[in-house]
Amino acid sequence: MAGKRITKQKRIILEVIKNTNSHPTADWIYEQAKKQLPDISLGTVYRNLKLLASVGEIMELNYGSTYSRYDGVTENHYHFVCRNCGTIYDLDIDAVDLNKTVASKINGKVEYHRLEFYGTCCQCQ
Amino acid sequence: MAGKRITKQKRIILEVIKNTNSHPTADWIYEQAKKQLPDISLGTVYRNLKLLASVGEIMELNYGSTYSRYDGVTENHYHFVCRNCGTIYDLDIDAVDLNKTVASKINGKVEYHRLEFYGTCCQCQ
DNA sequence: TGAATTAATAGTAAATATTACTATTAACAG
DNA sequence: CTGTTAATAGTAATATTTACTATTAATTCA
Repeated sequence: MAGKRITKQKRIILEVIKNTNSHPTADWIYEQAKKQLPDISLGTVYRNLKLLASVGEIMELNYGSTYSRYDGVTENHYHFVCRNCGTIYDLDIDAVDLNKTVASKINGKVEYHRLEFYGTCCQCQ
Repeated sequence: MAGKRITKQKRIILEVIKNTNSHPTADWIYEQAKKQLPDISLGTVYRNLKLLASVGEIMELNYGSTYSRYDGVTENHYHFVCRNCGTIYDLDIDAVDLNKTVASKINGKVEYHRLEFYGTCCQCQ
């Protein structure tokens, strides 16, 4: 049964994600975790990120690039992605209320939606 | 100067994408193109997909999986992704009008946004 | 508290999607 | 038709992520 034991590795990985608002990559999380646990393995980071995402502790963001980013904030919120520097900003706007509309359109079940805005951030323009 | 010449390869790749509404992967496009041009290279498919996307002839959809899908319909529209079978459905709903709100929130420039709904399609439930 | 059990790990290899490289081919201008 | 060079085929390389396996350590329970 996976996800049963609370290991040092899992605890530190979660701590790293929860203590940043930078939407980090797996590799950045790995580098940070190594500061506390020099022998931690990248595979362990990936395994735990997947696990934590599956139980809803964190969110995986795989938008607009070849690699994933992770978000310790799991409340539904939207993002702005700068096409120049790649920075992801959190947006504090009300949730779009279209899930029911879509569900009836496609005659299926809508579980959640994702909304991203793309452009140039104030640093870059 | 790239994108200058209209090659058989480029023409066929574009034709394949425009003649389907299945949001295909690069590999599927490659397989289809091979039927007309058996010696076409996968690298050529990727190069042209990138080129066609950069001039706005097609759209690249890199959401929710480790690979990209492509869309020959470039008018802004939304998608529903089935988490079970992976099928992407086009949605015919009005555009969300939030670009200006977001632009003022982040004090940047918003060029476009993307909106995806996730759930279970009628085939799968 | 101290073994026994087995989930989780480190380290490495493999898989997958995509991009880079290079000699050759072919689109197109003159 | 011919010269120029953009684009190609084929292959190698890159990057991210997953799989594999012997070993380690978290938890159970006597």
